[in-house]
Amino acid sequence: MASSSSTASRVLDTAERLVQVRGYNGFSYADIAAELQITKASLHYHFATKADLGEALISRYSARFFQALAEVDAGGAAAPAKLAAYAKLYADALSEQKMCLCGMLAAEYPTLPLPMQAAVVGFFDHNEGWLEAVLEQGRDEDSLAFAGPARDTARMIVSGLEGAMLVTRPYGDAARFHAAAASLLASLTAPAEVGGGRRRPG
Amino acid sequence: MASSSSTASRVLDTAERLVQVRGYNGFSYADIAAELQITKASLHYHFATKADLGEALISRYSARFFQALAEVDAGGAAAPAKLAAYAKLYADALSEQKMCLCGMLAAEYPTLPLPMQAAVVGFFDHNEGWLEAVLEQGRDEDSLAFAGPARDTARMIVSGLEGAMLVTRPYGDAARFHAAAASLLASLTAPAEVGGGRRRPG
DNA sequence: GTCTATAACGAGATAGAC
DNA sequence: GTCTATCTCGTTATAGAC
Repeated sequence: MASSSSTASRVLDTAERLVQVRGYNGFSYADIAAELQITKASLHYHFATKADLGEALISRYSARFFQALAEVDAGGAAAPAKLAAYAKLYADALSEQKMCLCGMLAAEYPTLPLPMQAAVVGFFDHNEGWLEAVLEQGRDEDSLAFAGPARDTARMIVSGLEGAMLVTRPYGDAARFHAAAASLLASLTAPAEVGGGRRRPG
Repeated sequence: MASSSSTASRVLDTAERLVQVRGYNGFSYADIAAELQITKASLHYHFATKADLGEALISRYSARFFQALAEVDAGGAAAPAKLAAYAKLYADALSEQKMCLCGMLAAEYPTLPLPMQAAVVGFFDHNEGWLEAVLEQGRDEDSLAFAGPARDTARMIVSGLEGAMLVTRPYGDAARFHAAAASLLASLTAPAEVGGGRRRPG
């Protein structure tokens, strides 16, 4: 209780950043040990295998991400504002030169242990479900316009944002991400009549 | 001259697929040697270092990809058809469970040798330039509608397609990619008036 | 151009003392 | 809970014979 955070959580902090920057196949226990100034053997006490560590990473990351989505819902904002908040979650990671954890793991997917693969898919499923609900809200309140099933558009949003992170990072230019994200979300905004009026009076 | 393709090109074929499926940090010379039934030492004769092999991979892949784009241009199609042909280049890779080579390398970007990093950026620059020209053609011929600089929309297209590949692959479901790609390109198609008429008469 | 053999290093992981 | 020491294996790469 003395230290502000347990060793296990500091290990997760470091490993999470390493995966988001370099990928699961791009870091080693030695990297974590060096940064935290403990030995590799100590790491194995907390996470017996690298696969265990990987599972714990996705679990904690997903819980935090889903919590953030729940807080966006609790704000009671209109759908476009919720989408903007969603995009900002991605932008925040990118500002530290990091990919979305699960976006990175999606690239390495065929090389991952099976439990990690399942957890990655679960992350995307939950994201799509949340976006689907937001899109339906937007269609109901007439603040968003899109054709076809909301789920399809939800998938386009996830794809677009993950891809924007992926392609932006080599350029180290956040403006690139923001332009792509803005362009994406703008295509969903209902074409409001000039003057700020609602499209459908009744 | 006896064999239909040199050892070097067969090495490139195998390595290219391995990178597209598993990533640059996810394969080894041993993997290539096993598949081609030659020794690792022989591989080093053709590509002294893994970094050399990586550079050759991007170079050959880019040349082939750019050639495909030039052939799309030579067809003289309208802009929407060109965009559809562009999306199909991505879909073809995905049908073999492969990422775009440079999309994969973008994920691993911080871990790559500097010459590979530069080549990856060059690939995306060229893609954006080609798309920018197609978008301007579409705006001129009134077949596409989008706001802002064509370059920004070009970046959104690259992002959207790379991201769709990234997220689709864990699901092993091509329909997912096609839905995202269609949704993306549909948002750029000029809203034609019912009846097939052109929007601007003069 | 391909081979055998090996070097040199880093990886994930374990045993057992403290 | 952390350490030292070690193991085993895989990795990139080289030397030198054929």
